[in-house]
Amino acid sequence: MPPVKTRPVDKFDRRRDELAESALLTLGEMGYARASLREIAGNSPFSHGVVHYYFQDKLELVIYSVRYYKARCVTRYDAVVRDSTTPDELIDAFAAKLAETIRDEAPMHRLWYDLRTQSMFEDGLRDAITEIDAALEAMIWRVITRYAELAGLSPSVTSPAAYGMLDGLFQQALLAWTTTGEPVLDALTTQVRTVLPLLAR
Amino acid sequence: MPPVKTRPVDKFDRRRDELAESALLTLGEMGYARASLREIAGNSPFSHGVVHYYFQDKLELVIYSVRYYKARCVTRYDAVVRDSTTPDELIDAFAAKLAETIRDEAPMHRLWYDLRTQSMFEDGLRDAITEIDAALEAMIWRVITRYAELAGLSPSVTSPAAYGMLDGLFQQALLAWTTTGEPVLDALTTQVRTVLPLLAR
DNA sequence: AAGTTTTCTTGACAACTGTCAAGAACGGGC
DNA sequence: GCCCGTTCTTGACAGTTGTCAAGAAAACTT
Repeated sequence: MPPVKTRPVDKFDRRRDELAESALLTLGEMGYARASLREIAGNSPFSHGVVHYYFQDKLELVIYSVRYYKARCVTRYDAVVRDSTTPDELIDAFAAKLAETIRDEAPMHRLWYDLRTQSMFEDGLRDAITEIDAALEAMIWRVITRYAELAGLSPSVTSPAAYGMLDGLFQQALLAWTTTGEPVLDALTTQVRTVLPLLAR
Repeated sequence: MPPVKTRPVDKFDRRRDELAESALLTLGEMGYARASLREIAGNSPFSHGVVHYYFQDKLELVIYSVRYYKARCVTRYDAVVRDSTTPDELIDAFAAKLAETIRDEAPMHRLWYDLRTQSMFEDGLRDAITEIDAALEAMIWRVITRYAELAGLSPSVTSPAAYGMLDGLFQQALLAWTTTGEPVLDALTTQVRTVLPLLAR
C-alpha cells in the first residue's frame, strides 16, 4: 500500500511527476501503443518494475502523464490574451505562439492527438480526454472572446465550433510539420490571420 | 511468388479486396494497434496465415484496406455538389451527408483518424496517408467552390484552410458521437450552416 | 485421371507485452 | 550498532504479436 500518509506526502507525488516526465519523452516519440513500460523506464533513472509501485497500471501512468503535461498547457495563450491591446496584436501574438509550440513541442502534441483518438477505441481513456479537451476549448474561447472584445464585435460562432475549427487547422499544421518542416508554420500563421477575423462580426 | 500473370489477374485482387473488407471491420472496431492479424482473420472466412499470401506484412494490408475504403469515400459529396441549385440547398444537403456518415460509418472514420495520427509516428504510413488526405481536401474544396459559385461569391479561405476547419468540426463531432450519440449530429448540422457562409464572401 | 499450380491451414518461432512477487538496497530513528 | 518501513531491482509469469515454413486442400490443365 504505497500512498500512506507518513513522511512528506509530496515525496511520493514528486516521483510520480518524475516518472511522468520520462514517460512523456517516450510516449511523444513512439506513441501510446508502441511505448512499452520497459522502454519508458529505459528513458528514466529507474527500472521497469518501479512503474507499478507508483501507478496501478500503464493506463494510469499515461493519463497521469498527459494530465501533468496539459496542466501547463491550458494557460499557454493567457499572457497573449492579457497583454494584447489591439485585435491585430492579439492575432499576431496568438498565431506566433501556435507556430512556436508546434516547433518546440511537436511530440507532445502528436501524443495528445494520439490519445484523443485512442479514446474512441478505449473506454478507460475517455473521461480524462474529455476533461482535458474541455479545458482546451475554454482556452481557445478566451482568445476568441478577447479578440471580439478588442475589435468591438461579438463571436460569430459558438465555443465548440471555434475550438473545432482552430484545432483542425492546428492538427493539419502539426501533421504537415512532421513531413515538411518549418515552411508550414508560415502557412499556419497566414491561415490564422485570415480565419480569426471570420469568427467575430 | 503469388502475383504471377497466369489466369485472371483480378482473381488475386478480388481476394485482396475481400481480405480488406474483413480487415476494415476489425480495424474499425479495435483500432490499428490492437487489431491483430489473428483477430482480423477471425472475422473473415480465412485463417490467419493467409494474410501473408496476399500481403507482404500487416502494414501493406492496412494501407491497402484504408485505400480500398477511401476510394469510395472521396466522391461522397459529389452528388450534392452536382444536384444543388441554391447555396442553402447545398449547405443543407452537405450538412445532412456529414451527419449521416458519422451515424453510419463512425468506425471507419475513427480508423481514418487513428491511421492519420499514427502516420506521425510511423514512417511507413506517411505516403499513403498524405495522398488520401490530399484527395479529401480536394473533395471538400469542390463543395466550397460550388457553394461560392452558387452564392455568387468567391472563397474567403484557401483550400487547405477550408479542409482543416471542416475536418476539425467533423472530428469533434465524431469524438462526441462515440460518447454522447445522436444529439451531437444536430449540433454539427447547425455548425456547418453557420460556418460555410463564412468561407465565401 | 494424373499431374501441376494455386490457394489455404496448421503449427511453430522468437520477440515482446503488462503484471507482479521476492528480495535487495536504502533511509532515518533508536 | 540494529531495526523497520520505504523504495527500487531483478527475474519470472502467462499471454500476445507478426512472421514464416511445411504441407494439406483445391483448382486447373492436359
